[in-house]
Amino acid sequence: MSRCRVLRVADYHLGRTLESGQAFRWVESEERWESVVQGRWVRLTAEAGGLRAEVEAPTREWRWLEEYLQTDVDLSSVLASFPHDAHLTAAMAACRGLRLLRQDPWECLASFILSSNKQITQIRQMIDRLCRELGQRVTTPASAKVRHAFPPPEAVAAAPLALLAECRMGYRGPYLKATAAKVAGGEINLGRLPGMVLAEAREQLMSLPGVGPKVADCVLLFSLGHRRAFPVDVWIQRVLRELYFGRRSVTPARMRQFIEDYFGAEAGYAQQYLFHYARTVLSSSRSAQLRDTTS
DNA sequence: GGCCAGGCTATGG
DNA sequence: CCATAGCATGGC
Repeated sequence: MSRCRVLRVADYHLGRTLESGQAFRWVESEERWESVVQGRWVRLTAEAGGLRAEVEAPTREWRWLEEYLQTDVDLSSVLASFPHDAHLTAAMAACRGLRLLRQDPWECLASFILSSNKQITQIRQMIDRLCRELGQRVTTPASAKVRHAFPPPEAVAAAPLALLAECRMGYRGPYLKATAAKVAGGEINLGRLPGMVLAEAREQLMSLPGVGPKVADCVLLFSLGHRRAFPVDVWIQRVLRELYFGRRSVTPARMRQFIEDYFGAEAGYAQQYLFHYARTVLSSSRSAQLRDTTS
């Protein structure tokens, strides 16, 4: 039993991974990252040869955290599977150490229902309020901030809509509550989706209120192990149109076809690299250009 | 103050 | 199939 463990892994960038818009509850302070995983408070620090993990309740088992962080994924072979083009090469250089997590499916589903048409900072706020209102408090070190677990579907399904509105969810509140009721009532079993073919799992998710193609793909990729899932949001549309379609307008069907044909078995990873690349390198160089041409 | 955000649903071509 | 309005909220 121990409160601390070093997870051996190479090429793991905590900041890029935990703040890349796939998970929303990590808080950084002085290069240390804190969150709640599987109902347990966790703190992570980068260390030579791996990641140092601290928990508050002593544990003998660390598989849950290795699974969440995907420390046994060989990143170099993932990147080697990408198609060889200049854009992905640049994205790989800019995103070194960026990983995909494997999150809890319900938390991931609920989080991305809330994500629609919202900035990442606002998504974090909604989720934080939801957890404070409905999640169980978890034990933390005396020095750490108070933290709550992500509330289970039963708790969200039972919550009054007014309470969800107080979490500033807007029109997403009713979607979240209705989906929570379906999950809690067993109308959909998230645990069965990893074993299904991608198209079928996607279809099942899209039967839920507030879940369209983008949200479904995020859940498939970030929590259900479907590594060919490729979430297409406004950033990805922008970057694909710029880099692969010569800035011409593209219909959704054509873009979807290109994605399926081009990116290969680790398409989801390629998507995350392009997403992060678009939001950091490309958007900053674009605004620099704008400043140059307008001054 | 206006534009836009890791979109979805409903409706009309 | 495609395009678009409407949605609730607030960061920038």
